Amino acid sequence: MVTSTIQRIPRVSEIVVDRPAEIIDTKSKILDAAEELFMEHGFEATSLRLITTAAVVNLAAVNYHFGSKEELFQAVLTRRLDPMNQDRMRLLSLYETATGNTPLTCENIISAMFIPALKLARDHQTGGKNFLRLLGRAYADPAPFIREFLSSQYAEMISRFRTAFSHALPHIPREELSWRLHFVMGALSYTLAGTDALKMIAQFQPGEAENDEKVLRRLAPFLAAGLRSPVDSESAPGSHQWFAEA
Amino acid sequence: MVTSTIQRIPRVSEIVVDRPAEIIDTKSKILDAAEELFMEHGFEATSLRLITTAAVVNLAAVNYHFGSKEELFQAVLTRRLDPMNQDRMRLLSLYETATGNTPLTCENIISAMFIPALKLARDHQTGGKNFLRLLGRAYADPAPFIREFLSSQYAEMISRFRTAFSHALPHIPREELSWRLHFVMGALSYTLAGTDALKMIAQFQPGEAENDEKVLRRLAPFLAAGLRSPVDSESAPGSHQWFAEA
DNA sequence: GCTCAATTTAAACACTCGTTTGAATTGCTT
DNA sequence: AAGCAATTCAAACGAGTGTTTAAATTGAGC
Repeated sequence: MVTSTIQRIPRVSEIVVDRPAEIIDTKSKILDAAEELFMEHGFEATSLRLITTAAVVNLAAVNYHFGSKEELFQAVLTRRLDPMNQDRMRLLSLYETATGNTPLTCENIISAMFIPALKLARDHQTGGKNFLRLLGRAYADPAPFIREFLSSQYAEMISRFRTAFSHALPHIPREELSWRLHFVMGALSYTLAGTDALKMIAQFQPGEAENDEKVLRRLAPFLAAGLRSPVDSESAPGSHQWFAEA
Repeated sequence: MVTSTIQRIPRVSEIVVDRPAEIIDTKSKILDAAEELFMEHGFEATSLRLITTAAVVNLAAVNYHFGSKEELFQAVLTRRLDPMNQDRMRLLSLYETATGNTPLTCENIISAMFIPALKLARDHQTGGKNFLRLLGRAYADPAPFIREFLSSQYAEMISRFRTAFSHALPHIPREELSWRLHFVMGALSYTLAGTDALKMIAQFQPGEAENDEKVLRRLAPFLAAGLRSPVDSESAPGSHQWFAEA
């Protein structure tokens, strides 16, 4: 978004000052290259030599600036994940204060979750779209240090949204709601991972050119309907209406 | 399974013959160990030495019996995935012939997808539960050979179910339905992956002892509601009711 | 211009990896 | 008992891994 105040033609000196652009410090060069390569090949299959070569940086620079490969990976994640989750909580608080005493709707809460993700999906300049795919893959990575890192990064945000959902959907038991929130996070991360293979599976026509933003606009109503669906009172094992054996 | 005809006390030579039970061929020992270790550590991080040591088998046995590590991984997947998808299609056909001309309900189709997965989740003896987790992780693996393998393995089944859903939900556009099916597959695989970290995030109480079967019983109605949700006619960019910027 | 801390560099370290090889062993057939 | 194909085995190969080290280079402050 370009603010409307910039309308006059700027002087040359201003342009030069405002456009260093070529000079990027080593740390950022490493983060950018790592973000793209981790997304493309995964954590284990991406070597530090591949990253430092792509970043045009010495091999030892990673250990000097980040300590280890694992810490580099965490730095790649936290660089965008932390601001995104902060945005989510800030947006949720904004909705809550705006509505006053009346509880938020399901749509409000989902919007608060999705809009910050959308902001990254729209971000063509930086590697925002790359990051969303990387994040989706990190969710499914078995490495313990990744799991623990994500768990700590998400703890506060999930807690806030769990409370919000429980107020918006008071008729749904707390335990059931935990699972539904789990499903929402899962579908979101899986969709953001955007694996090409599964898109092939679903036989999407070429030329449709779905972008991440359009996909999220489809996903949100889908998940909202699931969240609001009536709870299944049938809980006796073996007699469930859905899963009667054929 | 011991047949009921064996009632008399057998001679020693017969016992030796009738009770091989301990003797499992090398190929199966490798597959069993690989299934568990791939699930636990992922493909890249699991070495052949780890697998062959756990299987109490020589290191070279993997390359002798399977050709390569990648082919071993595919063998681990196809051993259970192929029968499961065959079951799914068989069950779908069974429902279709049973209902005759009347179209299937959404619940029928989802049942056909979930019951074969449930069968594996119930399977405590074999590594069925391990396999479901492994499968969920394979979905998110960036390795091209995994993506192409899964794509080919799922192509036929997805095609069948896409058609079934399009008949059950004729009012939903084909393109929208493709995405919703994508979401269903995503939520299913993500849930089956069953990452401990995200369960920690959602703050599940200890002692609830949710098993995979109970989780799938919660997931199915959630997804059915999403599938049936009315299509959002609003498609003009920037004016979406949900995502108006705050 | 010198100093000193921050950064970059090339080289090496100590492993682990998947795969291959050729000899030993096994188990069935003649 | 001999022959033979299938399988198992120990050992090694070459390549690639993350990390460390110590010297070289850079750049700002006195």
